[in-house]
Amino acid sequence: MERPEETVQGAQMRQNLEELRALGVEPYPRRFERTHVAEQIHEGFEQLEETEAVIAGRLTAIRGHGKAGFADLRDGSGRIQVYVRKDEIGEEAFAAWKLLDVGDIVGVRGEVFRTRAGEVSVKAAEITLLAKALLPLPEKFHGLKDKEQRYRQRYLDLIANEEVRQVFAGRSVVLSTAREFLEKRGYMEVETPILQPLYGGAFAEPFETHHHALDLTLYLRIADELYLKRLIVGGFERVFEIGKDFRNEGMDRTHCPEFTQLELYEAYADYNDMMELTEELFESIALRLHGATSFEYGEFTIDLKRPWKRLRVMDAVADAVGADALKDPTALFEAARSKGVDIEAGAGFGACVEKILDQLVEPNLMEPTFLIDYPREISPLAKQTPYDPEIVERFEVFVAGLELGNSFSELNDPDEQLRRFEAQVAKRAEGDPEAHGMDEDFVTALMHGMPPTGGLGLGIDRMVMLFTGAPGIRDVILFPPMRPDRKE
RNA sequence: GGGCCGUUAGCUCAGUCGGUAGAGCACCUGCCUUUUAAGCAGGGAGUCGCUGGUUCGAGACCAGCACGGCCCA
Repeated sequence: MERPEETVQGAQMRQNLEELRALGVEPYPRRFERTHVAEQIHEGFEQLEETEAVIAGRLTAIRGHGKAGFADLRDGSGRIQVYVRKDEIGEEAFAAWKLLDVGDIVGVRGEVFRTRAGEVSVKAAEITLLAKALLPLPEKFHGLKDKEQRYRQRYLDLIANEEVRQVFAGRSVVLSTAREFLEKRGYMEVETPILQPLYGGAFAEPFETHHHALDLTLYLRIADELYLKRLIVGGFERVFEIGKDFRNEGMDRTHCPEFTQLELYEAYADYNDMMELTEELFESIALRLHGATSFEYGEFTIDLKRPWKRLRVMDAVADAVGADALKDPTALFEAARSKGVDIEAGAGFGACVEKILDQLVEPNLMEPTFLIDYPREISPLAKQTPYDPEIVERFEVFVAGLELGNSFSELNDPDEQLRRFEAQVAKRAEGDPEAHGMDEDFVTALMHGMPPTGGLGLGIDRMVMLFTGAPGIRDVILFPPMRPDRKE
């Protein structure tokens, strides 16, 4: 990264700063009172024409014209043109205007009018420098394309690429719509610990840290689940939390070690209720963002109109590798291998199912689909189905091939929960680093009685990808994690 | 972790067979009082990611490293 003094253009901009100071211009003044934003002037032009407006924003283009000039000024609402005439603002002010650069933040007071070419503009009577820029902006036509620089200097990405602003505006809509939707249904927003002495609620390796005062190893949460269910025990019947979870794993198009999850729990409900809630929530967001339940994602047209497809996991697996393969783990393993599933030797039944889903089933789930009823073995927090104790009431939800959420009828039998934890602990002892740990205190909570409960976790980042058409998770996270820049 | 690709002016990108660095935008100078990717004329701007190697000569070829991207695990 060049320092301003090291580039010709940066040096020029700094020189302009010094010359402005010499003219008595303060380049970094304090506050500025504006009367309008760009959008208001465009929308209210009929009423505002020939009246005075005060606007402020960044100069994104300057078109000099001898003793006059035009500039594009961009504020948070949009863009508006500024027209400057030497005979209107005077000799001195015009000299100062000539020293402004693209990128500077300015305030402009002047009359609203329409140019000969028909563009709504503000004719400057007074221009106030509000912040002098000392580095040039990316090129106006092609924008900023270098992915590395876009992520490292997201502010430049936001200035240069309008569609990036739209993605993050969409993210905000997803969050606010979800909050509003849940609050209307009587849900209460809560906050549970991010630093946890035990981590659980998902299969993942955690980030580990140390608290000096307590001399205690703590883990950044991998899920909110076990604390939220304690709140259901405590008598809050509908709770949700939106927050960051952390999983110590690699990054790819759909994974980021630090990601945002919405988790919610509802007493006296089950996973069927959670499916309906999911459908309704997604519909609300789609209507808010796109005005319809259907919209484009990449080359696909997605329609979120409910009801969504429901597909039993074991049916999907039978479909993928043949029904005969379901009779025992060995047969399933062989069948998976023969279909080209990458799977390690010695994988059990549950692990085989997971790999088959992962590689043969899920990537093809383009239309909204609930994959339902998972093997108990790979779902230690979910309640068994009435029809088969080896199968639990659980679903994962997929749209456009994206895994967006996970839900159970929550296991509330403390003895069964203890047995499930013990089975997980055995797996961890066998060397599975992602197996669930024992949480005695959580079992104690269940012993005090947790009502039947439906729970749901939704990956906010992936939902934002879906709703905004963003190709990757890094494109919906403002500052994705990066290695430090060590270029020399 | 593996494979492939990328890194050249502030930005977007060319750079042929290894022969001494290019364009557009941006910037500077001049002209220009309704332009809008303003225009016209002229100009300046580079540690070609880093380190080493091959060569008379490397942006280009080779090796290593750094950072990033895509795909796979």
